[in-house]
Amino acid sequence: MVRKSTMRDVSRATGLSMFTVSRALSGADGVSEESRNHVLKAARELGYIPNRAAQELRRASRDTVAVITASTSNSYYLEMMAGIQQALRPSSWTVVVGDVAVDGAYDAALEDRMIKRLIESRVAGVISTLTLKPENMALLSAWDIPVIFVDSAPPETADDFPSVTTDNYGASLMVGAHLATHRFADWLLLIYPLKWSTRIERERGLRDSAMAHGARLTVIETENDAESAEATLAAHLDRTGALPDVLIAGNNPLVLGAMKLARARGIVIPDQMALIGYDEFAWSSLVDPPLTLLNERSEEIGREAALILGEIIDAQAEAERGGGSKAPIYLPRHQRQVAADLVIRRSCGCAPARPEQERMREDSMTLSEPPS
Amino acid sequence: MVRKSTMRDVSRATGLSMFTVSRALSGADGVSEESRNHVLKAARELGYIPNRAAQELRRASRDTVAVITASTSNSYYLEMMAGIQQALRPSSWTVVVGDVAVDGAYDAALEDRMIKRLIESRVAGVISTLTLKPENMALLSAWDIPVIFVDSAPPETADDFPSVTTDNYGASLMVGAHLATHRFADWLLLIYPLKWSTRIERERGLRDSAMAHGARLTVIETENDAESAEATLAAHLDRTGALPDVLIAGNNPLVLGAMKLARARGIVIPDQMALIGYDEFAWSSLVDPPLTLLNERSEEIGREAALILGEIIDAQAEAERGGGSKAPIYLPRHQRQVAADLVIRRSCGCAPARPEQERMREDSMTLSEPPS
DNA sequence: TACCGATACATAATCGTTTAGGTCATGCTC
DNA sequence: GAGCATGACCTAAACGATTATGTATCGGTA
Repeated sequence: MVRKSTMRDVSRATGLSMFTVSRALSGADGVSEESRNHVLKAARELGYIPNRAAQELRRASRDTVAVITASTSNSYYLEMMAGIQQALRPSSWTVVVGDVAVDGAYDAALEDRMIKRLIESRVAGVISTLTLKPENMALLSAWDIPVIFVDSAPPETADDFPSVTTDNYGASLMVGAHLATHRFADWLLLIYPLKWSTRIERERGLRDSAMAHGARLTVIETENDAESAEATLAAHLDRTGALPDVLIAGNNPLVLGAMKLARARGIVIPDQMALIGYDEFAWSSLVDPPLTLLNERSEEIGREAALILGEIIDAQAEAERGGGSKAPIYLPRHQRQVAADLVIRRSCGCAPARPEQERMREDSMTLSEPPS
Repeated sequence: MVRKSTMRDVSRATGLSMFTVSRALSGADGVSEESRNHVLKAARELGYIPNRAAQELRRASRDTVAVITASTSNSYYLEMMAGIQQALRPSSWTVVVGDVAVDGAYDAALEDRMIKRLIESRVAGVISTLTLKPENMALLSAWDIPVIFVDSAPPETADDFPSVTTDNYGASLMVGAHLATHRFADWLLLIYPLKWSTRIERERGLRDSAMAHGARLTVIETENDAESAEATLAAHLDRTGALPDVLIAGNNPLVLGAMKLARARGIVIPDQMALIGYDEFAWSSLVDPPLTLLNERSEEIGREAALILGEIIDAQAEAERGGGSKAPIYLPRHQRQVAADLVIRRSCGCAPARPEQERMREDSMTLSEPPS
């Protein structure tokens, strides 16, 4: 029969003090082997499970890190989480995920609530997939909670904050260079709002690239989900009455929206309009046509970010023990960029590169970024 | 300048007692309007944010529910989470997600750790997407934590526990009936391990259906991820040396594995082998060929489960206030089944049902389940 | 013998809230 | 003008762990 009990119950059952029970259970020394075994046995029999609230209250211990995101439907999110978990699992951190989107759309009020919520829990650190509002950054700083941005920029008011991002500018240059080989002259970029700050570099790279190759770039903005993307694109095409040579979709949900519209209107890709996207995902080689995409290495980004955050937290704890300031210390090496690959398939207009049978076995070739 | 402070700071700043501050902040009565405003103002200025650990310790308040899952890469998971969030958001619950898989594979030791972890946090309730081990069920019961299963069966030792599942048996009958219209004689079911208990009903329905329609059903088991599925299927095909008339893939990752293998081997779907899967997902109509799938209504399942759990927790709190037992009470109406739809596209061998242009606009037809 | 250090344990303060059980005016009733 | 309810507030005891500080015992040493 399993029961529930507190530490006091264990103390009473063994006739030992709370002090001894606590030390025995935590594995600290100052307890004889005999007492320890006695305590462990009693704890097991009584079904003792510590009360986390009490532990957290007493030690100022913070062993939870939070991930803030606004687009769980974007497939890169799952990979990134896998990377984070991987990096954090060995050191027994707990990871909580805070979604600041309502029905897929970012919600500012929800961001405020989430930040308060995380401070209430006194989390040890925050990994954010989007640029946070300055007032929320101020709050986190006031409570000495370190923050790292993944695939998003720190707000301008805090540009020394750590971050791990894809080299989005370089990635866009790669895209542009590839488009140039196809001699496309009319490029259309379908992109999400500035709230997701990767947009800036992605757009800039494409702009510079278009300029360099003498192409014309048009940019249209849409909300960050497939339905909006489809509608926005439809409206744009209706307005202009003509198809661009190539459509560049800013991320995974936007590619989905674009493909759906193409289907609905019978637009043949790549013959009538080429398509190229950001964010590799599981089904990308199986859709019709197979998609040419940038591969973002989300897992690596997540892992890197988690490791850096861990380092910052450790240094912070160290400094605090030494009686120093509690504020986290951010160093230049805490800002990293990860290169992306271009995975070339069919949607950009490239023909199968090899005989059918072989292409099928390994149907993507990667073009790694030139050293910068 | 934002600062941090405790309730005691607010108390001192206002000259009011902790009692009054607490009541003022929580909105309870027994505080004059004047004092309340005074407190609120001071709290804002001082940057007061409550300490959750202290709150949770003091009130035995439990306002967190946990979702246990082992396959976040399965797309139905995201939809289900959306449903859960939707149902829980209005009542300000906090949702935490516990993943008991390591690199995609279920891990029993991780389940044990996760349950302990949840009890440590004294969560108010658990929503589990997989059948839990009997000893963990016993633990949760000992601590009076209600559990509801979504798209998975309660363990046999606790078959009165609440659950919301797809009517998997009925769904499989629908699949079987459709296969019969194609006059397929040789069916191959590729399915995940029994740990995910939906397998039982899915397999049983298909077996009964094959029997009824005079078809031959072969079942092969694989680990629950795309890579394993591809390898297992490859090995099976090598062994038998022949293709079945139709391959039924037990869920989303398994369909992915099957599609990849077909591509690699140049197997043309549906001409050489038809394919049918469970779990609708965003890209299903855009892959080549568009996939015939069961649509599970994951969001509805998630929402239902969250609502039922909320009801059980409320009743529990009510009973406790009345001085009654703390054990949650499970009623027959807490067990529900949700019907699934069959979405017919091309992979089963069905031809486009309408002229090309129109098919594109709405390229799926649904076949709703017959009343049972 | 007197003293010391180590070991094993206990006592009690502490973390930051909530809340049961008071006190003390104030105003109303008869 | 005594009795009493009411509102606004306070004091202090929880909640369940961790840990600084204290104490008893014992073997060894000078």
